[in-house]
Amino acid sequence: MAQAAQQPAGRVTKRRVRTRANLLSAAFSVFAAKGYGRVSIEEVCEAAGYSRGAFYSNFDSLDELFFALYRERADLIADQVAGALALDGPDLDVPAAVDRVTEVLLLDLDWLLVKTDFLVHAARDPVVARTLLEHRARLRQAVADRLSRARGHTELPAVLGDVDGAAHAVVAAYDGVTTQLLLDKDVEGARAWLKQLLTALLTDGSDKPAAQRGG
Amino acid sequence: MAQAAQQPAGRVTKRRVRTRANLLSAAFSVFAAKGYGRVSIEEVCEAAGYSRGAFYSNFDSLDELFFALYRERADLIADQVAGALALDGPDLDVPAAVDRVTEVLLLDLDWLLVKTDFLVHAARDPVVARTLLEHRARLRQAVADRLSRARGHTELPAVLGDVDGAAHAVVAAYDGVTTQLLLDKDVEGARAWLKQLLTALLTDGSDKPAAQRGG
DNA sequence: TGTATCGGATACATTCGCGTATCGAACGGA
DNA sequence: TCCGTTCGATACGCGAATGTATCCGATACA
Repeated sequence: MAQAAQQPAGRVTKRRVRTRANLLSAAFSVFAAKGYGRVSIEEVCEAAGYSRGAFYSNFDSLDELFFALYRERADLIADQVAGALALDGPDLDVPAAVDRVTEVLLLDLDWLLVKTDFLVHAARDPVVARTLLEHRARLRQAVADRLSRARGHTELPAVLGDVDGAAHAVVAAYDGVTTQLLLDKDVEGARAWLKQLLTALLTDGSDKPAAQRGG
Repeated sequence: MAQAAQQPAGRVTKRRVRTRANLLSAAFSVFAAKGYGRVSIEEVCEAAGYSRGAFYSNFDSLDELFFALYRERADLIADQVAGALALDGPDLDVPAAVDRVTEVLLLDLDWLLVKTDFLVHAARDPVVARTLLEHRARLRQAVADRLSRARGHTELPAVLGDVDGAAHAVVAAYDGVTTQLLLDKDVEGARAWLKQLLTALLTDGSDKPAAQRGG
């Protein structure tokens, strides 16, 4: 049992990695469609075109698969965000950066669904929660770094406290908009609204574009 | 079947309402502890001290119970928020109101857990989603009303657009802080942080108290 | 190409939770 | 207090999902 967790240093067959990837990919679709809590191992296997034997050969439990899936995709997103933040030169163009990050963060509704499932999961498992918190902290840190590197160029409103406070606020805004988006499924509206929120949070009230909001 | 949905106008036994209430109460605990997706009808009955017969006599499905449970508690919270908003006189003391509302909204971690489960549920069922959206709209409207009644006394930052925009922002901030709270379980920290966020959103940057944040 | 190993399919036993049908007891009105 | 109604407990059959054990075809390496 548990060939999944650590490879026993044996051969790493090509077939195996392919199968594993297929299972993960199929699981993503199934999770997004039905929700983690309502998915059986059999459903994942069926969607991927394998039998349950393949599953148990690659994972110990559905939880383990879910965890691996989240890790994979979350790292991917984190990279994209980092990329979007790095695009500026030494000077930070806040509105432009906000635009780019917003595009990345609110790209895929399915991912938001799965991510929220994972949140619910983590909220009841301290070990998982710690992982998610570290992930979030890393993202937040990237934002904070970017903001602090640009201090002096653009003035931050002091109401939030330091740069770290501003980063916290950015994440909170993202989470808040996500919640609404999960309900109304209006991706474009959510993007516009997130941009507006982030702008409101990150700039003092000097420039104020009026914008519309989905209801 | 389906005695649950509409009472056939027959007698409304005292025993029945008691049983129903007990089932709902027990379900709340069980849902909070294990998550909606991982709870069986039997578990709820066992926790309430009834057999499955009692359940099926009162509800058609676990979904129906969950829906009723959410409705009950959400209405309760909504009333409390409305009360907290109404406490001021005609003039609105923003910081005081923020304090009161924050206390109410971040009172019970279990409720936040169940609420998030419900969100996940609603995200995949348009009918449920509509209900949740209406609920949120009602809350938001209450905030907007309160804000608009106080316009002129306290100046809102224009970055968010109109009063309605500000109300949207308040809800988003609440949702965002909730997400973090579900992971770190730091209720006091979340309250402080939410107060700070709301203050930052609802006042122009005239007064700026520095505050700490849990990490 | 031969061969030892690996990966996935199949078959099986088992457990768990569901929904229904039936029955006795509690209830409420007269 | 009596009686019809309602409520909830018990018993039953069923289907679904699980985890394991075993087997055969695929794969990598010499």
